[in-house]
Amino acid sequence: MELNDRKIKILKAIVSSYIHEGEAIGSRTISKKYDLGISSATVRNEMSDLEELGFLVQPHTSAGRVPTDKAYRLYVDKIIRNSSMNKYNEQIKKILQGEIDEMEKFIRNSARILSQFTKYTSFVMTPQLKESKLKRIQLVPISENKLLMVIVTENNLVKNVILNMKIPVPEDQMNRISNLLTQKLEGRQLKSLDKDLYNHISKEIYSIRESFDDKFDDVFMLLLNTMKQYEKVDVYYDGLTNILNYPEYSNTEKAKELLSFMEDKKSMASVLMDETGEDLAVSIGNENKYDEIKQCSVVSATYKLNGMIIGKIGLIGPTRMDYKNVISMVKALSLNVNRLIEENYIDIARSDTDEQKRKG
Amino acid sequence: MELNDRKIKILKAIVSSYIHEGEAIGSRTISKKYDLGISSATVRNEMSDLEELGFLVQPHTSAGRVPTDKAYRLYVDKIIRNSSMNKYNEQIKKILQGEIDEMEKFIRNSARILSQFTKYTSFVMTPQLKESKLKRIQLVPISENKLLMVIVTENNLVKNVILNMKIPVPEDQMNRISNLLTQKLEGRQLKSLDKDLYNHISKEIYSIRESFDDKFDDVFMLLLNTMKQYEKVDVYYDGLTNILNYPEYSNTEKAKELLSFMEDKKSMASVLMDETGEDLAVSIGNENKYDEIKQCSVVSATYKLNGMIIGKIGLIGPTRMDYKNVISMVKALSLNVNRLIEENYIDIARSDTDEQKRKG
DNA sequence: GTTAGCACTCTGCCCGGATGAGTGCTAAGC
DNA sequence: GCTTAGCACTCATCCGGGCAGAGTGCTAAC
Repeated sequence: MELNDRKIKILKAIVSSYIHEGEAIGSRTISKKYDLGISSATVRNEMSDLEELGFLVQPHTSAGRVPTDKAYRLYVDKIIRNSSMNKYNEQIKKILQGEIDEMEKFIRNSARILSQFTKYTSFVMTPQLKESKLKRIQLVPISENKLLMVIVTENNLVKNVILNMKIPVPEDQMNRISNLLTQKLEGRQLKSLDKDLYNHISKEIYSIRESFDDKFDDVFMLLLNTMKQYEKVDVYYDGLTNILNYPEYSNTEKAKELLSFMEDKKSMASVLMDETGEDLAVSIGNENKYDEIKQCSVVSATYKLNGMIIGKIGLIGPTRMDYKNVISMVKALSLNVNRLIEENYIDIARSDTDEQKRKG
Repeated sequence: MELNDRKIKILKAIVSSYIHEGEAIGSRTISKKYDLGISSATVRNEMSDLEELGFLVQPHTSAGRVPTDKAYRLYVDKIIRNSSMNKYNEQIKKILQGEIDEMEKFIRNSARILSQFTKYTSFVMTPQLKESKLKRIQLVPISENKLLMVIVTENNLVKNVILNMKIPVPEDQMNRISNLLTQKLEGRQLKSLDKDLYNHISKEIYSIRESFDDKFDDVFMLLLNTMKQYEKVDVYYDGLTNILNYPEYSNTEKAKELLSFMEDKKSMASVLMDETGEDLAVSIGNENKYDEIKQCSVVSATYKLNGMIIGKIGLIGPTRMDYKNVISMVKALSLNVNRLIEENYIDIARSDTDEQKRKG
């Protein structure tokens, strides 16, 4: 059996209707509401075929039919190609502008926009920095026994930790250590900061001068500890309660299952990490890895810094999701987010302007 | 009518039963299960009195009776006085230890413990820093046009912002500005950093030297902007889905109402800010300000730094809450949290050790 | 003051019939 | 040969009645 033009038209009508109404749809409704110029009986025959092909299922004998994940997949693939985002682009631009002071807040605001516009639950997987490179380490005195270690990456993301020192560290020694650490570690990926590297660098230093700052070792060890924290990925949601608006989750048990799953950020992170690195990914129902979200679809986009994917932002909702709307929304948002990140967090000073100066 | 001893005993039995079973309780059950040595008929008479006194209500004629908020209040007041926390103290101590690297994570972990132990939803209102005083400001170079401003408070909480400068700032000028800002602003409360102060300090500086660092103004303005962010209070939850376990919220509408309310962190913050500053606060049902949580109770404890309340941590659940358990849990946790904050975030160097040195 | 007994009330549950939406099949029409 | 009208059949949902059970309030006896 072939999936001819008419079948596709009917399928599209069914999917679209089911997305918006949430109820199984029958042949009569299709033939009446969508004027395809054929009677309900004909639609009935076609629907029977579509069921055989695996695009539709009947919840029970006398109910209408409901699209399967396979149907959604077909629908989405057709949509993605020619989805426009003009509808939202301007609005998003306006809202996002002026909220870019702090990276994390900026991204969270973006998530809020997503959930508010779409009425689904939005998520953000926050920066994953293992891959990024160190630019500078600076120790700042706080009090006699405490000092602050500020770690700046090449992407200008900053992390800081308070170090408790057993013995006070005078300010000039602090600067020496800062400079030495920066000098030795600049350009290295955060994930490469491990014991091996530590041993290597220590050896190097002690081979030059017999005795060096006695605090250096301590500070270095604390730096390694801090780096461990970078490995944790965090997930943040907005519009969690939107889920409860959909009849799919009017049953508390179902809602609980999904919400619990999402609350366990590790699982959710693993869902998002598993995806291919495409800019826009749609994962429908059974395509998802975990049972708990096999009745959901996840639409996610990447955000990048210097061309490197540092996080994801997107939406999760029932498979009966308004893909058309959602996809253009996510597309538009991620485009704007990426543009703003480029404009605000990338270090033009080094790469571009220096070049230009030389040329000019 | 008086609330005699027997009435209190019966009331306590009813409250306790209702808390654990979640179902209206009848006279027969009371007289059988809790051996008070009286028949169901007597209990019936007493219950009738208790209803008249406003401690009980009947959902409908042939149902048992259910405690009112007034009954819970009585119950809680009796409990709070002699609640012990021995049961949890040791466990909590063990878990909390070793998670204290970073203030915010530490507090969030504490919230997780709360929700996991109690099966209610826990919350944290994160540090409110308006009242705390500045200790140090340090500018750190990042790239030609960008610099990092690190702001350290007296409580060793750190905040940082990336500043985009129109014109490059050389490192020595940066240090001069850092020192000047620190010198002028040290000991001032964050909330006092406003335009007036700016004008005042500017005048002072320019009266001494005719021209000063031209970047000083820019940096100061950016500092003021940053301070605005401190005014925002954030609320964080753990165990949100626990709510769905209670029959009170088996209805999705109800659940949605509550969850939506909590998701709007502004309202939740305002609930917590409104409370008196007591170390342990219990707010039952109608005692709450907002309609959405008039069927909930909120148990919260403060956490402090240098004796100043900087946040709250606690639990929210149905008024039919296991107060006994919850109160000892929150008490035990907050005690430990406060102890660990004292040990790890307070600047002993200044206040204590200096004293001791002099004495020794 | 306490208790046993009894009539009364009200909810929740189960059951069966009615309703209606939708299907599949068949036979007639273009 | 595809399309369509007609019809029997299926199944979920809704509704009302009847029944069981829990609990009360009242009364009268102890």
